[in-house]
Amino acid sequence: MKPVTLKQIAETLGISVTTVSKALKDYPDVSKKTKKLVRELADTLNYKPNAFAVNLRTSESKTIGLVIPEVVHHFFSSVVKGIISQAEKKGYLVIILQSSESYELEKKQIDLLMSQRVDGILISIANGTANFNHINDVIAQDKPVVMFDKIAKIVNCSKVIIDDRKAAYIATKHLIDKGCKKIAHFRGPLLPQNSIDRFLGYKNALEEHGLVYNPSLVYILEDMSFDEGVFFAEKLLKDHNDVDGIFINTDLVAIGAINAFNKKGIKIPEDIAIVGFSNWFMSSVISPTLSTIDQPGYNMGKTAFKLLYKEIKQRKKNKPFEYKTVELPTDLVVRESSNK
Amino acid sequence: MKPVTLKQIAETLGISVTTVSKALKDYPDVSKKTKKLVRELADTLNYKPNAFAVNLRTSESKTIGLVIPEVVHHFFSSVVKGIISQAEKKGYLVIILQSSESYELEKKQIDLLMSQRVDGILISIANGTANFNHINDVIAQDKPVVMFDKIAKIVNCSKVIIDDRKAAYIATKHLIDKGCKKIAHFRGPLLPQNSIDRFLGYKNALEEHGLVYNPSLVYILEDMSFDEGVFFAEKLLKDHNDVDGIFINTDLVAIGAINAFNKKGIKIPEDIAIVGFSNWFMSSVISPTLSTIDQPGYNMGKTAFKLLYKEIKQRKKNKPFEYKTVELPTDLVVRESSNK
DNA sequence: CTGAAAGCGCTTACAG
DNA sequence: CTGAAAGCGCTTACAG
Repeated sequence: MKPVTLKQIAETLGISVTTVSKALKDYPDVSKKTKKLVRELADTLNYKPNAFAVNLRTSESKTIGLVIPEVVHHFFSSVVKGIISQAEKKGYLVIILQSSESYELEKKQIDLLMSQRVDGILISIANGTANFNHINDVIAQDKPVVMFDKIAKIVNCSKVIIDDRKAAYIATKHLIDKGCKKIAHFRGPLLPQNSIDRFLGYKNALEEHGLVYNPSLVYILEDMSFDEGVFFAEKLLKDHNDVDGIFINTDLVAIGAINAFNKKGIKIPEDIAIVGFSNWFMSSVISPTLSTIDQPGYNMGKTAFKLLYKEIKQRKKNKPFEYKTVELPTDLVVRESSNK
Repeated sequence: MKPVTLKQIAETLGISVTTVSKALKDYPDVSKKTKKLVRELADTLNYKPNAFAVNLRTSESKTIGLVIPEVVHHFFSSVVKGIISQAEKKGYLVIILQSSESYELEKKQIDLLMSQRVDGILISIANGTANFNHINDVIAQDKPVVMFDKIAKIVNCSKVIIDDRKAAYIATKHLIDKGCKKIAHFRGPLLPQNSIDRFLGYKNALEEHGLVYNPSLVYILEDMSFDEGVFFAEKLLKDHNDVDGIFINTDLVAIGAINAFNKKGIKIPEDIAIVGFSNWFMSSVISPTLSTIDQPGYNMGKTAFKLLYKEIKQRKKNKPFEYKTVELPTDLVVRESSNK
């Protein structure tokens, strides 16, 4: 059963394809009578325009691409939800690709999206990405790009971010306010901007509150997993058994650390207070519950799509367009792990 | 900067579009010399075929649609990951849409995908879906459909499932083996096949092991959330304070119940033993850790895509095709919540 | 080995 | 108010 075409409708009604097309698109220069006839027949035949032909004519696919480091991830899945809910409202579909934190894969995914001629790309960059030519190439081809969360300052495009440095500062200051004197930090890899910024916020908070910044208290993690949390928590106990607080880059790692401490009989928050980052759902149900920085994933997804949509529209009309960087607010959520 | 076309390459080299097209596709009837010239120029110009034109000619989009009830969900995001990893290998892109457990939305999403002319659809149906015309319509248009996890037995297409009934039976029998005498069940809504099957497995296990099946011990949940877990755990305590085991349809709900019991000072597993379903990551890190049925999300996604891919290929070649139902194995994972 | 031509199904500037 | 025609960028059957 082949799909119905404009031609078939035109032949059935004995009118031209042009008129059928115009009638369905409600052009003002088609008589009401003709419009009615065309629409009724289109309805009964369940006519759906052939997207391929429409795309080819209009050079628009009404599809956007999304590249994220990891799909099975509370924060990113919240972002995905925000994006697709907003995209649907505007009639856009979303193709999702995963970079697995690899630069090579990220490059490949973007290539795939460009070949598919998506109308724009949303991206949160991989930890492994240090070179941004692949993204600049997309921008150079006048294809709208919006970066979110894991961005590159050096790339010239719209962005949606949080103030990682400030949020990390607040998290660390909270530990200081609770009386912690020797605070460690589990940070992310060296490249990503947000792990740099969170580290700087931590360092600043220490220095501004009379605590010594001690590099040996900063642990650099690779894949930000639960297992790494366990591993570095145990290592920290060996290295510095007098630490009384930790600010951890990501909730999942913090949850690993909590597990390790629970097993070793370390009391949280009495012996060691902990603050995580991101506010994964899990953090509110583990024991003890984890204090953390709430990061608005859903809202970030919505905002990123809106920026992209605006750019697509403006460019289509050849109107002037300015890149914007939207900063979303974060919140310190105090729970048991730091509430002493 | 407009993308390069075959025509431009042809004009630059002073040959025909036909030959350029054939050269790039490695047709045997083009001379090696011409092929080399064409390829080199295509490379330097970074030629990418216009997907819209290719789609229109070949009636293929190399894109598939995926409809799931919920994106922010450990099980479904694992499935998504399995699907996109497999799809990428075969050169397919995946458009993801969320039904939010609503029949109306699910219908709309499928419509969107059909309008976009995807090459096939993967779907896990919404709790609210009782009528399957929207899916049968897709199948009637010769568009491949594969259902996974939340399937409809009545729909004639390929499926990827687990044996929910057997898994639930094993979970319940495990509680019986541990000495539980009065076992409650938190089940899902009435429509979905898997909540029916899990209930039947529970009931069977009781009956085959000399325990009385008591309908008042079965609670019907709506949205399978953490909050519902809390609510029904508290209700259960009021209704039946002598219950000593619960088999719960989904881990997230079980985690809510554990939280409620922890707060009330009920000891798990001593007072009440609990087994969940799905093996969310969270279940291994809460306290007590949750016994559960491991449900292979990633593998389910991979398998579903493979079935879809095969069907797409076979149909394209007009070769005979048979619907298959693949059943994936599950595992009982015993943890603290039932280990007495 | 090469190329002219038709056609996929639309949209839209233009003529009447 | 209606329609003939061009064209989006490919692919492929066919002719030479």
